[in-house]
Amino acid sequence: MFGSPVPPIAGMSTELDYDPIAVETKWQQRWAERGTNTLTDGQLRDAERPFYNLMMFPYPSAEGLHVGNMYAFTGADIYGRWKRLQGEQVFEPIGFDAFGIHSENFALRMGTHPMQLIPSNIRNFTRQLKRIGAMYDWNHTVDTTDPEYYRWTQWLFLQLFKAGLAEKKQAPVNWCPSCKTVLANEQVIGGACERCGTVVEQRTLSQWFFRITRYAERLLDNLRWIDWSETTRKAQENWIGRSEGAELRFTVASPWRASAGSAAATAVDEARAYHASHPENGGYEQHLEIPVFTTRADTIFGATFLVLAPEHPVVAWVTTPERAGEVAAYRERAAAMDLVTRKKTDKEKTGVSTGGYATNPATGERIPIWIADYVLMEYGTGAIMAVPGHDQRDFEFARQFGLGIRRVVAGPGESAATPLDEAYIGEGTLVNSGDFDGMPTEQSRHALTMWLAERGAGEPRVNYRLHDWCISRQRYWGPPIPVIYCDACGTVPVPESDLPVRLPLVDNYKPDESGISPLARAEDWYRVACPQCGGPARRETDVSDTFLDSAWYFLRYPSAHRADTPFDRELTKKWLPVNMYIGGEEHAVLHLLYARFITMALRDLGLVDFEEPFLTFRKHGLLIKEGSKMSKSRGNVVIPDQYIEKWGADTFRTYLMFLGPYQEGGDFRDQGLQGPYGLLNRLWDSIVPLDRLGTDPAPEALERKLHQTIRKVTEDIAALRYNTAIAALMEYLNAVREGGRKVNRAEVEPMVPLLAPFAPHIAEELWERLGHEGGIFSGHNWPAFDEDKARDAAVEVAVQVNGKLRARLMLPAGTGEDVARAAALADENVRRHMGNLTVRKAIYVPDRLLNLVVG
RNA sequence: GCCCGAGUGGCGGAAUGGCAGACGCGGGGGACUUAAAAUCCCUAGCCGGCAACGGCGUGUGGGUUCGACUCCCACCUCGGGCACCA
Repeated sequence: MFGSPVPPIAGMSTELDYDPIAVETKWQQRWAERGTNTLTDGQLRDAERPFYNLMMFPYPSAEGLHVGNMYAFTGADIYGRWKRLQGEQVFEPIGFDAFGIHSENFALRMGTHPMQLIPSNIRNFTRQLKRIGAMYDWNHTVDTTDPEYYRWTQWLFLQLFKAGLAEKKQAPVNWCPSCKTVLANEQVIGGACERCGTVVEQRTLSQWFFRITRYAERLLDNLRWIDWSETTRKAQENWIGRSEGAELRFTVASPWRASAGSAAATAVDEARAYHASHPENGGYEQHLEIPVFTTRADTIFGATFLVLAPEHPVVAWVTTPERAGEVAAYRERAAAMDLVTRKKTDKEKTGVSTGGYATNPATGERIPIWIADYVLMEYGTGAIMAVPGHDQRDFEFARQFGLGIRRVVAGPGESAATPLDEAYIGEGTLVNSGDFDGMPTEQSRHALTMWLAERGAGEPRVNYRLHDWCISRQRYWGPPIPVIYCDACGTVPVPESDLPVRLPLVDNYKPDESGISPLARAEDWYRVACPQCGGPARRETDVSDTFLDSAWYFLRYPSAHRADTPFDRELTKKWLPVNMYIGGEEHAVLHLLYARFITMALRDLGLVDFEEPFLTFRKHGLLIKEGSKMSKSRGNVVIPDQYIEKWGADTFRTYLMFLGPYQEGGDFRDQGLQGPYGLLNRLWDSIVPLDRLGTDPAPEALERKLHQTIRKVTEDIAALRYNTAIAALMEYLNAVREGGRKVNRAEVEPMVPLLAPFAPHIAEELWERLGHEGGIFSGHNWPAFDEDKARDAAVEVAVQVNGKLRARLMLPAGTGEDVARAAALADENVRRHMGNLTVRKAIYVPDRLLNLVVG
């Protein structure tokens, strides 16, 4: 029956049982030997169908590869393998984002120096990554802690510096008292440190910033055309936070002048500084204008007071001597408050009057100036015009302190005299607004702005929530910011020829409370000669944010070997922008925003030819375990190794993709692995031993199902619907093996490439056993489907009577309504439900459904 | 409070406005086996019925439609993001 055993061919496997570990070990070795997954620099240069398939590179933690990493990587790898089976030349690199607070904190906890710990983590991570069966190009990896990498990170800083996009400025910044460093706005989640969860303090420090705000408009506009997951786009849109309104200026009616030598000398200094940065206001001591940002210029007639943020530089200037004590006390209290408490919205409004007055440019009235912590220095101008009638916060404040409330908008059914129990936020028509009475609010916003503009009291303005990117970190484990401070020459960039500025080996790298970087302890490192004048100078001792390392790594991969340039012009042109980028949603406003900004800046500097780095981005979902979030404290974190040992990487990969829609995540259950294992095992069993395979052509019904399956798997993978693609393969194999029938080669052979993206090792093995040479991924081996062959000859048509299912009829595909109707009316059950009623109307969806409406 | 998602069998999850529950796990029964694994067959939303079949059923309430898991309105619950943003 089985024929005579085939004599073993040299190098061919003859094992009859599916042994995942043996198969996987064998193929991983072969891939490495053959260089299956690596591109030579020549291939990179000459590729005709380049496809850059990118996944967010990992931070190599000491805990090792987490199943979350593997989930992300596998989903991305499947896409890359699929593209490759379609004949594209796929570049799929991997690297390590190994600088940063997270690594450093871990090293501190372990008591091991990061310069020792990180390389060992990377080795361990690499070992794990090699087992998951991804087609990484191990010839083109990056490690952000390698001086040959970070020299270019520093180079990047210098390019931005030269372009005026990097500036050092004194600014209120987020300080994490636990990590003992400043954080970018994007790294503060709900007022707490993204890394450690500690409530963040506010400090005023001099820090390096990248002027990402200059790109706010373009970062926002491009979101309209880049092909990104909708949720990610939305997150960026919200983060950038564009709002259209006006800047309006209120003249201080009674500027109080500090007498020389008084305690208010600082106040005068602050006011001078304020004027220096607002030359448009005219000179100091001429008059003083306080600009406010508002989206509701239509309510200007209702602005009955001004509120400044406690930190606002003109506070001391407008405060009268009688109020100075209370104002100072309030400012101190506000400064001492942590951000979470300060930004709580449910607490009672607090504030104090400065005693100063300003003039409402619309009404000419004198209105009091207050300070309150509900006004934030970091948004808008740090000052607001308070319109208690039409802003709930201002309303509460006015109630609290007995300030005037005036209605200037009448909603539907309201008049100028309708009392206000709470702020009326909605639209309506203007009242109590002079000549503008009766004008609809939407229209009056512009009209009033223009009216005020004519009188020099304001102009239209767009405001963004986005802040400049603070990149200074008072930590050790990062690339030193390549700047030297010289008493004579000031801030001097390190000459490019002196890069990299190596991170020195410092034994005591622990951060401290002072806000001064650990590198400041390495005196023989930071004392240098000024590159300009040769005089004594000192290096910047802060390092840069990890997110700078990862903001350009995708540019480095193709040029990973190049010592002369960060990214080769021609290679970059060929391979970028990235064709497909897959990663986690948690980086929507961090990495993804920064990478876009850096790319735009490089484009403006003429260094790359595109301004969006990732044409297509897809976020993957999150895995949970047995219904609850995976976390170390719950002890339910899945470590891939043990599963790979038990089931093999192919089963594990396939299961991860099967357990739910990739872009939404899913629930990991140990029991679930059995299903995908069964698929692989049954496919193996259907093909091995080869001489048991039939050589007949597939019966028509199976051939049809095969073509339907090819179509479905192709479409589903393209849309990252991996779970349903796998389900289709299972369904097809069930049909092939139904009733234990003898399987023909023509029925199962095409399944091998269809399964290959998910389970590449077993696919290679079966492909080889089927007699193919050179490996399944060596060329265009993805099967094509034939629409004609995929078409069903007979279809089941549902018959409804008044919308309820009463029969199912097998009819030839393409049956016309008349024939279908006749068949339906011949059905006994249909007739029974119709009784003696007549058909009033029939809805016929060919090949699907016939609904008879009777009455 | 605002902005996104999502609520479907015992469970994970499928369904261009057209047969709800594909596929898988788990369960029950059976075949093969000394036995187990693997494999195969049958069964399986809930209620009633021996069955044919009927009724009910996609978080809740309404609406649009011949027909709604799918579209619209209101609400509830869960997850995520933002949050005194002027």
